Amino acid sequence: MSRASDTAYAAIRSYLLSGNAAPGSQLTEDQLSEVSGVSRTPVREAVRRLESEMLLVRNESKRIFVADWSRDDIDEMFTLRQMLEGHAAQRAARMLSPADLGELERVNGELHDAVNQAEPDVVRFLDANRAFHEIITQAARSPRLAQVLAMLVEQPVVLRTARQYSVEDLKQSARDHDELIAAFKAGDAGWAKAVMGSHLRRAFHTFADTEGGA
Amino acid sequence: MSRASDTAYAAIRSYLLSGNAAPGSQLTEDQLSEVSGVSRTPVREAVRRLESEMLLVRNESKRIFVADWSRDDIDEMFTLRQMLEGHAAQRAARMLSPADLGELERVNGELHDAVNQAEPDVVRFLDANRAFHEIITQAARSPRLAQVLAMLVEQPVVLRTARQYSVEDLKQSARDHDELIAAFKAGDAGWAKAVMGSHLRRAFHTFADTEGGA
DNA sequence: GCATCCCTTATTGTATACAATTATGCATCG
DNA sequence: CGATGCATAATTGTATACAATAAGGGATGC
Repeated sequence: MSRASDTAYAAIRSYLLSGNAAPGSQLTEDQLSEVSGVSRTPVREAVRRLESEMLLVRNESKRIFVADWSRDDIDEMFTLRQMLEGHAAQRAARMLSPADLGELERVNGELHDAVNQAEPDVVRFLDANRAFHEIITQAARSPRLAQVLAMLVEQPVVLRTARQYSVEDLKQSARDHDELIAAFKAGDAGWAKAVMGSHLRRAFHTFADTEGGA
Repeated sequence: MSRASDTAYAAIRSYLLSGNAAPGSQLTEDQLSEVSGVSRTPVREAVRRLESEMLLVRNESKRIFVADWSRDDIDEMFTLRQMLEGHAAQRAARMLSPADLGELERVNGELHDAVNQAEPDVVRFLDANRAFHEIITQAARSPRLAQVLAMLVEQPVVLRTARQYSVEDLKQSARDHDELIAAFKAGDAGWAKAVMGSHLRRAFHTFADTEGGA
């Protein structure tokens, strides 16, 4: 993270995720250069990355704006994730190493701990959740799949989603992870894929239902 | 295409596709700057794009190399395309406008013309083929899906694949397109998805079988 | 002869100045 | 009063010089 373009990426990203950046509002390279403390050259690289992750968008004349995710956009994103992570889970079920499985169980322990508290620790839950999904993606040994998923699994939405979770939602999510591990242990690719599918689809509905009613 | 970074992208890309660039060989930003006739700044942007399309790769110390696609890489690519374009075809079957359908038939006419000649015109076939798939991708109205597919549908592989095609393979490909149009006219999403799936999977095997035996 | 260290060279990364493009506000004309 | 064109400002795009980092090669010691 020492390179300036990485610094810029991290700074801009966390600025976007902080919620202080109004969706649809314009940003300039100069502003972002100020915010991140590096010159425009690395900022431009960072912006390109964030564009490909769809946290930033450009208008017809190349000006930069904070992306505004509609409900349909989020639906679309979860649909693609369901398809691709379902595939990843399927492959992982066949290729998972014992070490991966151990790591998966460790991370899932973290996740359970975060949930089973008087006041659930959402940040810790999210960290463990991301790590869990990442292990599976990596275990699928498909570099292109991993790259594509990295683009889709962008956190502003995941974050918005998780904030809507009730304690019961969080617990159900943890149970899904338990079941995924069971499917992996059984080496049952179809099972793993199905669980991953319903896991992600439910996540979308949890979000959509709460968001709609709020 | 007037912007320098687009010029650089096109120039480098066509250089990579020309076959003069040995897979695994190193390239420097300076060289690419010479080749494309613009300064390193836009070249760097172009390189980033080509990296994300996996036509270029970097080693651990950020040096740039021509990507070397293994058989497994190509298998993986076609598998992902099958999944994603199958999904696109499914959606397109429900959302395709009459204008889209007309365009699809026009392009498919081109494709048939290219194939039904004494000596099939592979370049024209490829152009029509790309246009055909692109119409379907666009018709699915899923910007993220389109973006992801744009990354995967990279031509060096498609090119290598198409060169292996026998006349009969080309004709079968054209027949697949006919059947896709039929599925669209029937508004049958499942049919469209299935045809797209076998279409792409066969493309892989045509490639794999010939390549392996050559 | 071979390994190791250092100096040199090659290559990528960053900052900055300037060029090109696009937006904005104002004046003028109908 | 509204539209149109023009001058100006704001913003992105490009080139270039310099900085940082990594590779290569040769001398030196063993």
